[in-house]
Amino acid sequence: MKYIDKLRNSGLRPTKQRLQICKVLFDTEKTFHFTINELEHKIKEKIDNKISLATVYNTVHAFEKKGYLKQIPINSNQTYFDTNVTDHHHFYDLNDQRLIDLENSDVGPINIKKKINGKRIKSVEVLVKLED
Amino acid sequence: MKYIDKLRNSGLRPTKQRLQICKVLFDTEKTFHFTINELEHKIKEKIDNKISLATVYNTVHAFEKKGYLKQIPINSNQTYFDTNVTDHHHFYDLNDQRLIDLENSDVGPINIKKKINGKRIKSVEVLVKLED
DNA sequence: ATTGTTAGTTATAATTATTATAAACTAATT
DNA sequence: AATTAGTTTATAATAATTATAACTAACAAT
Repeated sequence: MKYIDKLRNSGLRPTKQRLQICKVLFDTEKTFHFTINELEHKIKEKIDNKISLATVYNTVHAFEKKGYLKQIPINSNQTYFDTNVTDHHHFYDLNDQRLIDLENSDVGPINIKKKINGKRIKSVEVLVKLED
Repeated sequence: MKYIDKLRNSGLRPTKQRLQICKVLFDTEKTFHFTINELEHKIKEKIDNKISLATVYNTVHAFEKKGYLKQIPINSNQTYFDTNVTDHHHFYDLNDQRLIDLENSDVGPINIKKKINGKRIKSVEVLVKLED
């Protein structure tokens, strides 16, 4: 019942749908990237009942707000999310339209020298575009 | 007639619309960021005749393909472009939804240690998210 | 200059991801 | 058990982008 506690602790009611989506997102060996579309298909494969598309959107956004998911900054017609919420970066293969993780250690420290008054850095993300 | 040559040299016919869009995009002191929407308004202000929205899309994409514009990788409902096509990075102010240039010298060298077989690096872009 | 060909422009329709709405439902609280 | 506040759901609305097809302009060759 780890997801029940996880949700309760962040002020989200542990509904049947959210728990099922948790299983699809977080009961995996490896973290992964997805679009809402892809997640919907994965849910259909793994779950018997139907979950409304609106609920998938709502849940993904709720989880993102709570820090259980991260949006990946990339220009695509669809929004990409990542179940890996640790500080890391991405390759984006322009030919295959595929995202590949880049560990922090694969990039080395990034030192942002410029400061903006009254603002603090929330995240530093590197996108490395690849081509053949 | 610098834009006529520029377009001809890259295999694009120097049409009236493209030349006018060139003026709006490149006849400026500083480089800038824009969405198609914002560009449309800028064109309306500066140009007497009307340019169709489809043409604005077509032209921006043609210029991007030729390397005269760059897409900025960011998650937004609208696609952001940059007239600064040199290698550089961005702050994104989450509160004001504003993009700010980060010169390469403000970030320092980025060393990508991981290699992907058969692929070469086309670009390395850093997005620094800011909040209050 | 005129003509034929190709590329570009245009208005509009189609597409598609995402968000809004409002009713029905469910989990937590009294 | 009744109340409430939060969630889910189907569906409609929105909005950015792309496709279509008719028209027009640029260019090359005569």
